This record gives sequence, structure tokens and C-alpha cells, in this order.
Amino acid sequence: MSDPTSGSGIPYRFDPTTTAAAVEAEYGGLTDGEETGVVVTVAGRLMLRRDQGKLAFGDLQDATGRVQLFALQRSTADFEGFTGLHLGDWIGVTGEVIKTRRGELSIRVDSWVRLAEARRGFPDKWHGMTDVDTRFRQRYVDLWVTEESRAAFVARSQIMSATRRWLEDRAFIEVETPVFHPIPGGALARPFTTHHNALDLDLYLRIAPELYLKRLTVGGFERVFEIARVFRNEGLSTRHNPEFTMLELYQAYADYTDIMELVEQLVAHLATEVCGTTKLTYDGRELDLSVPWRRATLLELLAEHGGLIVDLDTSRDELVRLCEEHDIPVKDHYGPGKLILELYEKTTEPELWGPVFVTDYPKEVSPLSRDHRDQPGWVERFEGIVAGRELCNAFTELVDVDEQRARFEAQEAEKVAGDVEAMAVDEDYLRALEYGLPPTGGLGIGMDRLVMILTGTKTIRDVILFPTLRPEQ
RNA sequence: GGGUCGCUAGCUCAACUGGUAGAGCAUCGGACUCUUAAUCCGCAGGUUCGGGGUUCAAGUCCCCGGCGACCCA
Repeated sequence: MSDPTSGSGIPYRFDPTTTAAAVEAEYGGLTDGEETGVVVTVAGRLMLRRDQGKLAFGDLQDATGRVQLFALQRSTADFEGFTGLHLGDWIGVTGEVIKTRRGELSIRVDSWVRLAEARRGFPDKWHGMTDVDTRFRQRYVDLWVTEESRAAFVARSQIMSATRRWLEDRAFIEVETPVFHPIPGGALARPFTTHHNALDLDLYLRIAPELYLKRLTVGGFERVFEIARVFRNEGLSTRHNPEFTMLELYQAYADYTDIMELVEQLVAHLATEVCGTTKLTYDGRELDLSVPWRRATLLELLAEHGGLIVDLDTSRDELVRLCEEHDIPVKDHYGPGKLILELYEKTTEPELWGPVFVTDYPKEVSPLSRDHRDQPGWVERFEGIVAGRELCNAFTELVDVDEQRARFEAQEAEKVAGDVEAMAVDEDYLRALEYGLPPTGGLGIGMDRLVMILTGTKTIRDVILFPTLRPEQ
């Protein structure tokens, strides 16, 4: 044990006494040339080095920021070794906090140790890493050299943490439900399939945790939430990754108007926590998340933006004609509700910036929502549109078991007719409903999109550490 | 799925109408006692994404394939 580094020169542990940010916070006010007599130890990655003969300067970056290192041949141990370090090497440094004559807060290096060697050259120290594909494939490099990238993931962590606290403060409990589902359900999407060998059972990766969370409400958990990774077998785009994160929550005794208030308050709270304000700019446009958000029915917005005055009693011929006018492919089994939704998605949704709650959807396209209390053929459901993106989907939950069975069977018929996104009948879920689901409001929020909005990033890959990519070879 | 653009040294990028593939940074060697993307001198670094074709000659033109970006459906 005479050599504590055991030959490699790399120690097994290291004890920094402070961080770059803490040094700056405590000693940033020193006058030029001032010395503190305070010796600190920091650790991080060497990002820049400026050799100056018998002097050398370096920039050390740790998780909190950067601080300059100041080494002298006269007083720094193994000065030649220090000037031989590679950019990107991890080092630990001990020395006195000073401000140089030229006014740069620095640590004057007494001793140092290499904590890791960067065998591969770091990206251009000025331009960094610009190829987005390489940034995603080599996130371990991107995080060091791209400040905005690091900041987005720190913000993501804060958003997740603040969301949990906010919900727990309101008596919600966090649960974990299965990722493997024998019957995919809770959303209209294609699932991934897998197989359990011991049970010789085909299973599906969940497309939503909804039906399990409502089983828990039946079980007496009156307020539950899950931050769930979900999986949808769809294409990739700036807004879609095959695996993404949904916050789902269920609140007994609430309806969709209660959920609207919950969403706008939660999002405004998160904006304040992370951005310090509810008045943001996204993609060059103003976005005011201040409470309350506008509420408008899907039909009202369809009239306002699409100029289409229609309803469920509009003749099918007329709805089909309007769809054809807007280049929307129509299938024979589409009813008026589906046709109206298609018209809305084509003519109106792209025009919405928000925040706005689009309320009241056709029953035909909402198999898990409760019938509207006043409007036959419609359900109590809303989507929140924020920064032109569909941020959330929520409804007054369907609690009537007979009605739920009928909706499932209608979905099953569509699946048989070839709709790969349609739902199947889930008998166990129906059995749960037979034990009684109280009036309940439910919500799903796309957390990746929320993080995008609050960090000002433009693609979902900027907020997912390791997005799904084609293999390199 | 369709269209457009891109892929050149470890990184960031050049190379006019086809004519010996270059620079900056990083790396390596050297100089330099207050730098801030330090500066200066020097060495080295390439299957130009892959395959085929046209041509005396292809990074460049044509075809097929791979990967990506943007736009559209």
C-alpha cells in the first residue's frame, strides 16, 4: 500500500472542498492581485490551457461552472506535468484562492492530480460540437461542451422534482404501475411487443398507465400520480420519441373543470420555479402562462380558426365534402365525430398558440371519457395547447361500466376493421369498474414537451438525454 | 412515404467552370513570468460516408446504398 494510486497514477477517491461556483460566490469581489491565504481543493475537467513559459493558466470546469487555475514553475508541484495535461483531462487541484494582477479570480496551484485521462481529443474549444446527430450520439461530450444542453437537463430535473413536491403538497401519492401490459390500453397508439419466456406470454410495453391508475382509484387511492415512461411504436420527429415521459394523475370527486385549474396552476408554478416568471418567449413568440388560461370548445375554435360551422347533426355528406376540400382522407367507418376531429386537427389545431384549453370532444373518438352532462354525443374532455403543442389530454373519467364496455366494443370493432391504434376490451378493467369508480378527473401531461417549453428548446431530443437513433452502422 | 440540402484530418470548416485535398483549433516538438479562443516557430495527421459508372483525370459529374438536417404528407 505504499502507492495509494496503485500504479495507474489515478487515485481511487478524491475530496474536493469546494466548487467553481462557490469560489466565485465567495471570492469574486477580490481586488486585482489580492491573495486570500485560503487554500481550497477543487476537481473537474481541464477545458482550456494557456502556457506562458514559467507560468500556465487553465480553465477548470466542474458541475457548477468554471474557475481559472494559475500554475507557476516556481511553486507548482510537477509544473511540467501540469503543462503536459490534455484538454479534457479530469484533475483535482489544491491551492490558494487569489485574484491575478489582471483581475481573474484563480486558484494558484500548489499540487494537482490527474483523475482521468481524455484519450480522445475534445471538440473545437471555440465552436464546440455543432453536428446535432453527434451531440445526441455522444451526449457525454455534448454535456461538457454545450452549456445550453447541460442547462436543459438541469432544468428538467428541477421540473420533475418541483412537480412531485407540488402534487405531494396536495395529497397526491406517487405510484408505480406495470410497464408490461397483457392488453395495451389507455391511449390510441401502436404498442411495442415483447415476450415473456417463462410464462410463454406476449406482452406489450405500456402506451399509457391510465387504466392501472384508475384501478388504484377504485382501490381507494383518491389522489394518485405516476411519472411514467411510455412507449409508442411510431415515427421520430422533433416532437416524438418512441419512449417519452407522461405525468398522469387521477383525482377522485373531481371533474374536468377541476383538472383545468390544476393544470394551469401547476404549469404556472413550474414556470415561476424554473424561469422565474410566467411570461415566457418561445421560438420568438410571446407565451403568457399566467392563470387563468383561455377555455373554448372545439366547435367554437373550429368556427373561429377554420371558419367551419358544423356540429354532430351536420349531414355526413357535408362533413365528407369539407374533409375532401381540405385534402383529408376519409374512411368509410368514420362517423361525424371523427370527421369533425379530423377537420379540427387539419384547420384549427396548427393555428392555436395558447395557452388554451380546447374542451368537449366527440364521444366517438374518446373511449375513456364520460358523456358530457349537457351535450349529447360529446364528452367532457379537454386538451391543453401551449406554444402550439398539444401539452395535455384530460377528462372527466367514464365511470359507468356498461357504457365503458360499449365503448371498448366499438373500439374492438375498429381494430378488427384494421385500425392498428384502436383499443381492445380489457375485462379486468371492466371488473374493477364493477366495484365502483367514484366521480374522477384524470390528466396526462407530456413532460418532455413541458420541459421543451420551459427551457426554450425546439426538439424533443434536446430534453431526452439519449434519444432513440438509428444505429451508426 | 415524397422533396431539398448535407456528409472532407480528432473538432470547426475551405477547395471557382472536373486538373497534385488545405486552414484554424486539438495532438506532438520547441520559445515565452499575468494569460482569457493567449501568442510565436516547427512536425505529423486523409479509404473526401460506402459501392459502381463516365473521363486522360472525380471531393467535384451520373447511378445505387448508408446516415443526418429541414420542409411536406
